[in-house]
Amino acid sequence: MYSPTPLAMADLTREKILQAAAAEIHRQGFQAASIAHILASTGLTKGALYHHFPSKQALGLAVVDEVVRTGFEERLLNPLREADEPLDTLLAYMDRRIRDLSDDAFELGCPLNNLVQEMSSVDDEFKTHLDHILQAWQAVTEQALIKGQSQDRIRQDVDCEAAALFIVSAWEGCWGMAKNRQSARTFRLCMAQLRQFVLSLAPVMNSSRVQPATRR
Amino acid sequence: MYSPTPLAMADLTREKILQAAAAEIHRQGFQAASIAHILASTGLTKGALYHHFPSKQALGLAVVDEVVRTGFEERLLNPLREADEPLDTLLAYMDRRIRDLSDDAFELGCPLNNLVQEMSSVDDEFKTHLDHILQAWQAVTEQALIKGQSQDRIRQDVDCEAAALFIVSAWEGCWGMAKNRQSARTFRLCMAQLRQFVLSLAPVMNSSRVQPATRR
DNA sequence: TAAGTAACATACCAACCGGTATGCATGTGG
DNA sequence: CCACATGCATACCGGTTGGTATGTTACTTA
Repeated sequence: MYSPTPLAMADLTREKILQAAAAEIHRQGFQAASIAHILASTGLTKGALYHHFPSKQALGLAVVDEVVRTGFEERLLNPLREADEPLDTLLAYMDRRIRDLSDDAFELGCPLNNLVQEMSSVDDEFKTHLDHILQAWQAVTEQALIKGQSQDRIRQDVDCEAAALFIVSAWEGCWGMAKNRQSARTFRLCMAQLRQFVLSLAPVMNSSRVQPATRR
Repeated sequence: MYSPTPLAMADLTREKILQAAAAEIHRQGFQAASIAHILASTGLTKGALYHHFPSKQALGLAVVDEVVRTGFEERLLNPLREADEPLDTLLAYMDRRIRDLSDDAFELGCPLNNLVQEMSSVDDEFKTHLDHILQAWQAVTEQALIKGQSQDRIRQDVDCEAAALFIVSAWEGCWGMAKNRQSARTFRLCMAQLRQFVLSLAPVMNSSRVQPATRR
């Protein structure tokens, strides 16, 4: 009768499960996430879920790879990779986050950070998949800093690997604190300091060389 | 016969439950922590547990208040409060953590950070109790910075509240990243950058005034 | 058109969960 | 010495968990 190709239909229900699972995991964490809840919110049943995913863990990993990771790639990583002046792109993105995110955005915290804290010491597969995202984030940030060095916007003595690692870590730290306080003001204050840190990597303009700066 | 005062005995079993619960929660998180596991590791039974604690949540809150919080107070907060030069005390403590912590210390992550990420959006009581620790940590750090200002070791234009907030946030962020990588090297690299941030709050020695520095 | 498979729904399962009600010692105050 | 409370142990409970086995329907392919 209707049949917009049943193959496309199947992919659609898979996507529905994936999104519902992502939402439930975001709210409850992975371990506390209930398959029954996920199915109830979609109107589907266990037959559908276990047809598309072999286990709860596989579903969780699919959420990590296809929802969390994809979101990061689209919003931050790809723009940073393609940018001519990635340093500006990074700072601009931080500004947007500082400006746009409201209180309720921090009620549930950063999906990536939540999963990292919960799962990385509990399940090795999760740890690996999550680490791929963090590694990509860190690598892209490091490349942005290195490109910044070649453009004389970042001091040559800056350890770009360590700085990128710190930026990612502190960023997630800001999310965590804002989540506990459930306040956008906390996030803004915190991220503004991180922005300041990034700016402190720039060469000193006016006088001659000052400070040995970043470690070693 | 023996009876080293049964009242003291009762407090001892309470403490045993508390410590076992803290360990289990540290490994599995609070929600995934199994009361059966906790009791098995102590050799006690449910009768004992529910005699001393009315519920699992109450047990968790007791762990937060009497184990996690106490540990923080003793190791970091009290020394910082009593220090004449709190800035040096803070930096020295960071150095010790950078030096002494080994890989296996990051297998389970920071107990405080773990609970914050897991519980603050799930249970309001937890959020409040955890926030008390974070607030105390931030306040002590802020006071250290303010005292540093009065000693001309911190620039006058530094926003000590924001800086303290960021230090705490980034600190936990370093823990989180090190937990995911399960590597002390990650923690060292990351904390060294945070240390650098703290140092960047110091007045510029050689030349005249440089940079507007910290926000607003 | 017959056989087969993809895409689900339904019913069921053992295991585990936190919590409770009861039993039973061991002191302890009157 | 007795009533009573403290400090546990034992047994049990309903509810929920992830997972599975068995339909049933619709569509594809030969």
